[in-house]
Amino acid sequence: MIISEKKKAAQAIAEALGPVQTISVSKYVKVFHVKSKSQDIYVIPLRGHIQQYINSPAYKKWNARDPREIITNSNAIQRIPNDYAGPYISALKKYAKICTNCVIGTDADVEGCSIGMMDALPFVTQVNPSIKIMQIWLNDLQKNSIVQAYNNLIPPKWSWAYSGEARAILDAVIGFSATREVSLTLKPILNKINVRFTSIGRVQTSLLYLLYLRENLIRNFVSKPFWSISADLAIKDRLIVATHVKNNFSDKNLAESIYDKIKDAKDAYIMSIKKSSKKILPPTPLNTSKALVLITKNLKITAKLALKTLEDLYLNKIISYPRTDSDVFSKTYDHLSILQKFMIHNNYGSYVKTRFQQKKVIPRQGKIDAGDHSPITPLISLEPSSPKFENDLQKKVYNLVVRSYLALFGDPAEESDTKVLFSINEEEFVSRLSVLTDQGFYSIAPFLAKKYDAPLVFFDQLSTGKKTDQTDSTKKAPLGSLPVKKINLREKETQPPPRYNDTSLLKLMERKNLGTKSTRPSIIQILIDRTYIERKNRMIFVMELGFLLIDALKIIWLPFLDPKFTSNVEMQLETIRNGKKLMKDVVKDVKDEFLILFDKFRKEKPNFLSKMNVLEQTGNITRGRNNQIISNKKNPVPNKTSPNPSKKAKYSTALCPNCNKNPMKLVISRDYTKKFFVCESCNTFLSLPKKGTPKILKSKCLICGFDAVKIIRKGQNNSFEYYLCPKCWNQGLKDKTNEGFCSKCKEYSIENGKCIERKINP
DNA sequence: GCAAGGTC
Repeated sequence: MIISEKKKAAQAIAEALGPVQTISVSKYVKVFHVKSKSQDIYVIPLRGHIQQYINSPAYKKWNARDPREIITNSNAIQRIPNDYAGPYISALKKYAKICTNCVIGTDADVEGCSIGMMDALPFVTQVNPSIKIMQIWLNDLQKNSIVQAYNNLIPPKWSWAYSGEARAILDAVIGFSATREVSLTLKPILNKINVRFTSIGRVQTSLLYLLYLRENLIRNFVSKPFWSISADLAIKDRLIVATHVKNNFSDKNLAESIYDKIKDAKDAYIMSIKKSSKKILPPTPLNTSKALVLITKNLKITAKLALKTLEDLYLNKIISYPRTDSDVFSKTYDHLSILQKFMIHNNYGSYVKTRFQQKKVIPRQGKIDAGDHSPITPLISLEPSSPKFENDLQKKVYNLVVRSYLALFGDPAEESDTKVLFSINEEEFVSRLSVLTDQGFYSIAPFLAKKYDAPLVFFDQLSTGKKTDQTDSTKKAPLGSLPVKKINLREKETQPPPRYNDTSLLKLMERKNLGTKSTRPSIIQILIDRTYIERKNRMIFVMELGFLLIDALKIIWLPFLDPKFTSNVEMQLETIRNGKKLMKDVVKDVKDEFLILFDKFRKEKPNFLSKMNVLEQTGNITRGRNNQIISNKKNPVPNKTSPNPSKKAKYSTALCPNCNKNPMKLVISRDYTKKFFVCESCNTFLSLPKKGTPKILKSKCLICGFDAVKIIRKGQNNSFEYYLCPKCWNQGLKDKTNEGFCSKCKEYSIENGKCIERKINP
């Protein structure tokens, strides 16, 4: 028997080893049977980890035992099968009974070894203690690689498996103990703001700390004025901008004196022209991180949706396996057959044909060979109209993947940079032009290019016409001149560092080695779900709960918050993998290290609590999902905790129909059971339907002028949405007329989210 | 009720 990490790998292994028959062992699990001359091989797929750590029964209730014991008592956690593991375990046991050899064929990485040897193998040896155990080390799933690896089986890499096991234990121990301790400490405060717990984890809390640091910089940023001087110069009907070489000026007087000196100048004398050009190599192959960055950046979607879309394309056999760290293809990778599929593609075909004509069919390679999976490539050629795409987003993601892949075979691009020095009334100005002179691979992947200036021959002619030595431009006669259209003196302000978005956050996590290719998008989502952070206009804001939590924790737990904690843990795990240390010693060391921090937290609890009490004092309110106010049920109060008051929503809700003073606020309780509009000055309420999630539309009801609202009802099988006007609806409740539903409105209807006059059917 | 890591 061969144990594989997933269905796709199981199938690939089986098909490489001989003719395959599939056996359904349950509704969802198929085993691949290879009948060769000498032996029967059964390849059993898993679904990633099939076991996980949870607290043992005695520790299940949060108040039953001291959270500290989760660190000190190794029996506080236990490994149990995941809820979906049943059929996989049955299959493992069934074939373990009839097999003489068990080959671990999970992914060739630490988690793969852990899945094979720690999650799956115990069920095998349980029913067949004498089974012989080996491992197949697969660097890719190409047929010849599999056959070669199968003929060269290795002894199981136990040290790799133990490294993964230690990771799982430490994450559970640290996460469970700290989450409980901090949550229980904050319980009175959390109750008041309708938050159930505050999660703490090796990765998420480090990430939150980094976001906190940026948030702090932004909140405390004091902008300073500075002045910049520029000149608009005319070349026929085109304008170019030259900036003063001493920009920017912090001294207003100096800037003004220079401006006064040149403001009426008529000519800018060209003193020197320097040209250079450089080649830009095609991109390197896509691994998961690069793909997520590419997709979130170009399609402006979240990391989570980007990964989900890649997974969907993979499951529909449109692209290759999307979870890989490698950006290097194996030498034998069959690029020709992929390229050939695109020869007749409407959009990519002509580019691909040119590649074949010029015999340029070798891709640019990257540097990381993680030994897991090949970089991400398309598997088939699809026109945008193909019914294989389930939605528009899949088309767009596919387009980016295909073009990025085809770009690997492209020619280098070339850009030319021109630096021109001007003299305007003896003040030096500079202008830089960057022009793309050879498109190269940008023709297939234009989204990879930076912004270039439009070509301009003017300076080329000038510099070729008068060849001069450029060593000292100030004393030379000018090469020519350009009319000055305008001299600008602009007062500007220094800007705070930018907020993170999903793209820059993924890059940050990669740089700091936080999370893995597969977990990064979900870690971001966890911080959002915990109402530690929120996403608005694709930017990340740290909310009050997250901000204060880190603000209070940083005094006590800096060693844990710093990403160095994770890197240190990973270094220790590495010593297990390379056999320098035993798992039990590393687990003990890290537990001891964390126990010191845990006890420090206990000692400093009063300080921590008093810092967190601010949360209550600044308003017993926190900002929740969709930027709605999550409030204390009894007493909704205005939101005083907006992280950036200057960033007010452009759209405001209708004024209170009772007092006409304030816009109404939509309030949704944390558990989504209470939803209503409230006026914060006169306490007027407008109720909303009990079921479904309300969303304010950017359109007013044409009958009463109140905001139209969409109600989204999500069910297991049938999701639907409908529209209503809260004011009309409440009136309808009062009068028992059942009015207020937009679908029943005779005069108007909602089209594309807007209340418009109803179209009359002829 | 909790983590992070796999995978459908």
